[in-house]
Amino acid sequence: MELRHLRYFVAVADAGNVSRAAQRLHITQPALTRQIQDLEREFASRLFDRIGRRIILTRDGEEILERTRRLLADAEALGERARALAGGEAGVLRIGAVPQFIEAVLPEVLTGYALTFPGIDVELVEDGGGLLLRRLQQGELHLAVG
Amino acid sequence: MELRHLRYFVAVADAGNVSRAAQRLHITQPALTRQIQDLEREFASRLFDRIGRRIILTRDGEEILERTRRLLADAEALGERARALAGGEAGVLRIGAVPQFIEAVLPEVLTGYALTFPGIDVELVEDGGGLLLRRLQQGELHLAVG
DNA sequence: TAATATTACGTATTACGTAAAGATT
DNA sequence: AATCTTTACGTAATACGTAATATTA
Repeated sequence: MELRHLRYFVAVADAGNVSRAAQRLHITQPALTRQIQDLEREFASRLFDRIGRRIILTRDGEEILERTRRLLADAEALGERARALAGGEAGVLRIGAVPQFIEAVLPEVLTGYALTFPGIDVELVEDGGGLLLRRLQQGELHLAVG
Repeated sequence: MELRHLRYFVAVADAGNVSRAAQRLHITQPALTRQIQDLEREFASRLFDRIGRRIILTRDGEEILERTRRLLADAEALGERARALAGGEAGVLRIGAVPQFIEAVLPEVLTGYALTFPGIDVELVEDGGGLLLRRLQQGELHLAVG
């Protein structure tokens, strides 16, 4: 089973017949018929009843269709999420700082930051042992905001 | 994006390197590398950091991985559900009957039925107008239980 | 007869395998 | 040197298109 099979299944169900679905998918009827058959073989289930030249969802097909819609929506969301993370539209900004800095400076900065980039989650890491401070002083680390 | 890409992605993440993942998938390393690259192109995102001959999940990759696991589990569940419906291991048994029959006979029958077939949901339809009864008497309908 | 679905079969896309190169421990 | 990843390229699997058949309104 691949997402293609599921996309085709939904297209046929939405179109009500194979021909129109094939047009929308920009493939031919036989190709689409074959993919639907493959899916039915894998599911060991008739998703559609063939009555004459009509093709109607079976009761099982109706349930599978709803679940399939949800899965495809989730798959779409997964891709969107990945692209958002990559594009910097979403993600986590991790900031390590000494407590004084966290209390004195970060609040106002992050307030504006959060307003500007609503998709970004901010995570603060307190620098209890002073390790970060030391490395900052030694130039091993740099703190950039914005 | 196809499920294959996602399955391969999880396999590489689980194995920790491409070679072992390829062995488990029964394909070769180059083929697997290519599919991972394709997925990264589609996501416009580096899922793994290549450090020398090492391949480690990026922070984005970790998040995508978890979402991908869930999606694949859902996809698996979809297939299982479809096969269960087809095999009669799950589904809905719709019974239409006159009120007297529902009250007098069905309770005990369905109690045993539900115990025997836990995956089946039972739905009762009352026969208010007596239409079902008439059609049963005329032999147009048959009621089978079990 | 017009419209739709299926079957049969050839073609084209693409996933895969093999060979070679690059990179790191 | 050994191990792993990547690139290049030929092969094989398969999704797709074309042609023909079947069925029905």
